[in-house]
Amino acid sequence: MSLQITPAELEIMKVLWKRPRIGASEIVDALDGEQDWSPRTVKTLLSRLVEKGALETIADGRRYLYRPLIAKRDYQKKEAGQLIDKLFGGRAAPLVAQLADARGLSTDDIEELEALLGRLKQ
Amino acid sequence: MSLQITPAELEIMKVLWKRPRIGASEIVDALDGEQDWSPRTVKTLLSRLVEKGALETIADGRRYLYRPLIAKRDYQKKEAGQLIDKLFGGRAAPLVAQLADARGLSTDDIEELEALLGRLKQ
DNA sequence: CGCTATTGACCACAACTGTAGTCAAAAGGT
DNA sequence: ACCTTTTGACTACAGTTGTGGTCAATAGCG
Repeated sequence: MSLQITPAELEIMKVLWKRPRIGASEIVDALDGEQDWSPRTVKTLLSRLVEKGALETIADGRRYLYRPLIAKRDYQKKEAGQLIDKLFGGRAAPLVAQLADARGLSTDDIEELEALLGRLKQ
Repeated sequence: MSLQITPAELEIMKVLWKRPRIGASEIVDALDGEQDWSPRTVKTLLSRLVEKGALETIADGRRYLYRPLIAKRDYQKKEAGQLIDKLFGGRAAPLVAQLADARGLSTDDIEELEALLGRLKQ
């Protein structure tokens, strides 16, 4: 199951990762200001995500609540892994180097990374 | 110019980043074993990349040589930046944490990253 | 010198994506 | 008990992507 989530669909997933078990209208509201989509569009994206197995529906009277079936963390991992495989020869270090170059790491970032590396080394 | 390069097109770009200024048949050869594409498919991808401004053609008798107009490094930067904006709230550290979790960083990776961080801290 | 193979130009076509419309059932207001 | 609104099901439709075919010019082989 490759479970391809498109960019538009991802916006829906992000809303549901923050607030699982909400209905379509709440999602439309949550996206207001973010995306300029008609409620129809949101509904289509929801249907496609259900079809793909990324969401499940929970009957709630005359409507559905939606709940993510894949965790944000897992999705992040998959995407990060795909990127380094695709473009960085499978190595993380060059990716970080590019990020540092592209947008600069803040002092906080650097400290956080050092702490992370310290933990990994033990 | 958003310059959207699709996954299939990226395979072509990767060949040309390694060996700029080669013709379509060399690209087909270079992809042999990697991708199972007919020469027609490769040609279509090349045309699309030229159309998109990612490659330029250099006349060479009855055929073209192709040369990248965007650098691998720039593309890597853009993709890495897009990923962290899209999924990691624009911060690099969480991405690295996910990578460490997803596939484990090798001792070499860790050392390389520490050296990198050391340089950034100067 | 004529034939086959290469090459670019153009075309095809289904699946996937973004974006949304129509329709009918149901649910709640008055 | 109606009318309006919400919601899900189904449909639409153009643009992109993956994959490759046709055709005509040309260029090297024999």
